[in-house]
Amino acid sequence: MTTKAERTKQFILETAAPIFNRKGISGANIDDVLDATKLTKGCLYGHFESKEDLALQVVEYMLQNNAEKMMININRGKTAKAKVFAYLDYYKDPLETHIKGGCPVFNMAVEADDNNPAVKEKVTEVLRQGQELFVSILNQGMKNGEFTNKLDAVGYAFKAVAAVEGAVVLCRMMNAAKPMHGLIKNLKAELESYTI
Amino acid sequence: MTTKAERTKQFILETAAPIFNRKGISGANIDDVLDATKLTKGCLYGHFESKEDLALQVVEYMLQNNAEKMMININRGKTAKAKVFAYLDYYKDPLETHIKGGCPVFNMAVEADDNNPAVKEKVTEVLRQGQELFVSILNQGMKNGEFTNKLDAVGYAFKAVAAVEGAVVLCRMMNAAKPMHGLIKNLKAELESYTI
DNA sequence: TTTAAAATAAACTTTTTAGTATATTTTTGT
DNA sequence: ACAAAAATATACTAAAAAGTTTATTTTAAA
Repeated sequence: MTTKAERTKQFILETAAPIFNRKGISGANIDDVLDATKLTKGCLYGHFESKEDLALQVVEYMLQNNAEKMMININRGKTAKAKVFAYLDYYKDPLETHIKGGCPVFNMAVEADDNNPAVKEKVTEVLRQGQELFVSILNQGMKNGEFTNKLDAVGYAFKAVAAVEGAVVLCRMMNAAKPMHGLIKNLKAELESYTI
Repeated sequence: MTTKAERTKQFILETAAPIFNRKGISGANIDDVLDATKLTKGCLYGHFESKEDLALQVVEYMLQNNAEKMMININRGKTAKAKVFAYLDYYKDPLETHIKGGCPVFNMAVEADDNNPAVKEKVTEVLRQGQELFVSILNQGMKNGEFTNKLDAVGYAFKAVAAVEGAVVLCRMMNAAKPMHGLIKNLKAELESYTI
């Protein structure tokens, strides 16, 4: 079983995640986290060395949490096409994201770039792996005859990720999910045009 | 002619822009701006009421500056297709953006969402106008016979903007411009498939 | 059930950053 | 050349946020 300390630390990470995701690392402050957790400074600093330490672990938590949820969705799909569709559908509700405040990968990417090398490294690695997975699914689909070999796996994967991530931000600005739904439909249709 | 005060204020805005674009509003601080401008506090606070005031005016400057440069590019295109291509080409160098630190519209969008209603409003308005312009160019192209009326103007415009903005962030994370070049080629090819 | 671990309470210090005040110097436009 | 405007220098105050300390209380695991 997990110890109390481990559970408390996890609770802090889960509670702090939406705060950091919304306000950003430099915008979030320790008192926000204390208010939200109803814990005391002594307790928090018993689990984390500093705000920087907390921030980095919150980022790690968010990225891992995001990847896990994504994987569960993707793995439900049996065909390559179903897996890609599941990836796209993961973004269908940009106003109510899994961790509140938009996509944590993207939010952290924007802030960490030029600013926070440690966080940037984590984000870059997640993006690299995501891209790799996406491409491998498409290649698998070509190998097993789902898609024609006219499909540019790398190009489609990059476009899909960029579009869907960009669309989260645009939709949140416009306070509307419909453009995202149209985009997902469009990306699905494009992939479908390569099915055999 | 402009007065010294006006020139100094403009100089502050121009110098502060990349600082705010890179570090974000909450990450940037007044001393960063003073260091970069080599001005004194007394001088800076003679031109701006507060950090908040400075931040908002920096945002306004960045958005306007961005829109102007974009318009110059677009207006060089004579046909609808050329205008759209010019829009896409504007993003061809994601590692060296017009204002250092990535696309200011997107950077500010990510930070302002959930955080800074005044900035969010400005960003939303810029995005709305940009989208509107893009759609009107495509519609014009359909009216004058450049594109077939199978083209979904709203859908294509949204996808192109989302993809290209998302790609700026992804490319900056990966420290590579090539994926963007592939994306632009792909989006151009898609539009081209609707030419008559 | 008791003892070690975890969390609290509350009052701190420290650091960072924003913002002010004012006398002095420099610059600019007329 | 000179008066007004702009900027400097310097030394502040204020506020916010990070981080520390320690005695006390609560809680959980052996």
